[in-house]
Amino acid sequence: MELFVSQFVNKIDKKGRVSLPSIFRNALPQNSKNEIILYKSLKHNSIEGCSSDRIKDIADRINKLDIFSEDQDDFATSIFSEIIPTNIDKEGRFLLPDYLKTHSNISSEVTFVGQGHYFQIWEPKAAIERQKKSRARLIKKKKSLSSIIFPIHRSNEK
Amino acid sequence: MELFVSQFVNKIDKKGRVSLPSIFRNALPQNSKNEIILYKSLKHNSIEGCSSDRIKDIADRINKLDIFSEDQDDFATSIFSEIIPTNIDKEGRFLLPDYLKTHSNISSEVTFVGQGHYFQIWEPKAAIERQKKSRARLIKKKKSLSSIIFPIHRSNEK
DNA sequence: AGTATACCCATTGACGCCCATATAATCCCA
DNA sequence: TGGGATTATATGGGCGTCAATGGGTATACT
Repeated sequence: MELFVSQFVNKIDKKGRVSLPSIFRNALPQNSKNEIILYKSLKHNSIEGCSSDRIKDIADRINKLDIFSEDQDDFATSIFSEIIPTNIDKEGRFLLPDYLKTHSNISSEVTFVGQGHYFQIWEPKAAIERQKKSRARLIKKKKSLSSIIFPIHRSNEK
Repeated sequence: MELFVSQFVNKIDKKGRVSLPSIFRNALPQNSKNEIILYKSLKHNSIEGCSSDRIKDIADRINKLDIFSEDQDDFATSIFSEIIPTNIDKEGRFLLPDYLKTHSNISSEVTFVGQGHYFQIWEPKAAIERQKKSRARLIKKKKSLSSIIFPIHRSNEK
């Protein structure tokens, strides 16, 4: 499966449309190339987006939680009640709902941020801020990072 | 797998293109000879690059982390958003994005430095500086390093 | 009707693809 | 083994295609 990677700044036009970056469109699964799911980030003042396939994945994981647990309830509420399925037009654009723009202080431009299986949509300045912090954190965590990037056994590579 | 070794200075043309050294191209895996991944070095004002296969390995490990964990989020942000997949044209050239050039003070020329499984791209003067310092440090640490780099039996090497 | 959304067409600039050339490396044969 | 011939590599530049963007109009929904 393709991943959402890299970063792009795109403009919002008068009608509220914005282009999903080309390589993000290509990262969508074949069967749903003209639909994305949007929702408020649980952690930041930003929007998150993904394919509908991924939502199904997450649904499966939530179902595996104890049905009477608070977590199950919280996830179900905060995720499923607030997701917005959104169509992509033939030019690769979609409508950014006003209340999501408000939530993330977006006005005329947005930064798309690849996150692997999903992506984020930020107000550009906020995106830069966030990136700085995240990079600093990453450098601090270098130790744990290296176990991800340089796993123990590379010798069996061809 | 082939390794990225040795060092080369190449020019950046008016369009921002630069040739990936021939032996680096040959070091790329067969299935992805026309794509490399670029990202800012975490340690230096330089760029690093590798094959997309290598990134896929790393991505797999990140995606195995718990989807709701802090680490997953940090890694996803710091890595997926900061890598730049880049195509190599038929002449073996690729585009060096402006913001990477700025990050590493690159203007008209770059030095490619082989680092084994990945390579670095430096502003040529900075590359020389770096090499001097690195060499000096190495000589200081020689004793402890030599046991790692030169284990007891070397006789069976070609 | 009035608002919102989808579809269609147009424009611009960036990028990929192609062809060309010079220099360097390699080959090959006398 | 030397030196011309051939190939590969780095570099330059033209041009078509595609992505991002803008805007007009039809259609739908209330």
